[in-house]
Amino acid sequence: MDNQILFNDLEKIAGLSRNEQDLFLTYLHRKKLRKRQFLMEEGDIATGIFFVLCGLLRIYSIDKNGYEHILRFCPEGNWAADISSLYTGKPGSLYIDMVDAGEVLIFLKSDFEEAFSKLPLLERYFRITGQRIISDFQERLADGLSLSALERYNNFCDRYPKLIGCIPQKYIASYIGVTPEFLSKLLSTPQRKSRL
Amino acid sequence: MDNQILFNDLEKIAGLSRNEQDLFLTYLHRKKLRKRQFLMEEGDIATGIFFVLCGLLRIYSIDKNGYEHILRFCPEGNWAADISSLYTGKPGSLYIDMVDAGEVLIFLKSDFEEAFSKLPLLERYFRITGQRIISDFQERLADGLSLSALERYNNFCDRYPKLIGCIPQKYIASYIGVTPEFLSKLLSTPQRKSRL
DNA sequence: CGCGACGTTGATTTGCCTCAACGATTGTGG
DNA sequence: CCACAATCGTTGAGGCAAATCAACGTCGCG
Repeated sequence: MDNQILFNDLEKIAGLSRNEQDLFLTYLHRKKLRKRQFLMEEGDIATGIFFVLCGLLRIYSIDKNGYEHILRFCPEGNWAADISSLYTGKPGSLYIDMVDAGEVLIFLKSDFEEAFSKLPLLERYFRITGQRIISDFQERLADGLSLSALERYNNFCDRYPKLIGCIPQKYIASYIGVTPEFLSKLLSTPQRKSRL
Repeated sequence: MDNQILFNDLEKIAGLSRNEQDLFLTYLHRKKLRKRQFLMEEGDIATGIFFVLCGLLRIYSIDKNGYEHILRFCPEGNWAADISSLYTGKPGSLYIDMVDAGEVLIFLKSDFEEAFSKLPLLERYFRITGQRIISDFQERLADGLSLSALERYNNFCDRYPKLIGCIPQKYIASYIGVTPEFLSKLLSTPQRKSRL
């Protein structure tokens, strides 16, 4: 059972017992996804949050000129959501989809109250999971404000070494905030990793 | 007592009773701060988190060229921390200081365990507070990737109208990710608010 | 008063974007 | 099995947003 990824996390972060893990599982819905299948699109109201069992999830927005901007990659073992829509109950502005085929667990908002009350440790689990995400965003934001495109690219490679070969280069460009054309030019001139 | 700001938040978000609020208060330390006084500097290990009672807090990093990049403004009623250092226990890379004189409550990491176990609702309170921060960061990140400097400035004005007159303009420049010189030029040409 | 912080303005440079064209690859339907 | 379209990366010419560097005026403050 590949729920083990989640179980380990629940145990390690918040100390949920085996029984509690199983109980939590009863609130989750498993869903297989094809390549490029959406979990959410702009205008949708978030109904839950997603745990990636396998595959790679992508959270992004589309600007007024039609360009995609990837806010976060969520490889297996991560939670993903349009938190702002979830929190406000209003239509969101984000897209969430699978890069390649994969599988997620869905934790529906409508089950939150009951699950949290029966499993108080979940509060802690998601508090700490949220902290991790904040600290990621914080670092990403700082990088965006202070580093050049090439440095951001190198950072990306350091942080997500597994993704390098297996996602389209334009996704990386979108993530680090440059056009695909420009990233291509960056990589063709062999000044990489020469910095400091 | 201006702890009321915190009490209201605790009550509204997680439903803490009056007694619980008072108990939580016993874990907090009040501290007055002068203008530009630091709560944390790069290299420090985070020992706790800060609730702003009055004044304005600033979380920022300094890049290798010595330029400041403001990641977050925390007006009164907000929590601030170098979460990454707090989480890992390692030296952080951020600075946190007061823009003008103010006052904070400090919740020490060493008190976390006891406070959370005596006040389980705190888990929920901080889970939800964290979600808010994530959703702010998410929006900020999306703005940074897709908007022009002028649009980001206008966004800033919309989101923090109270700050406009009373903080140095260069802080705003740092927050939206441009040089002070360039922001000055933006504002001198009267194309503001003309878009959409 | 004179110093330092801040905002402004101008000249110049540059990092990155835009647009357009092209080859390589993949997938798809006939 | 082969045309065809679609997607992706690449390359080049040109343009623009924003940075850099420097000088200057203003203000608050020791």
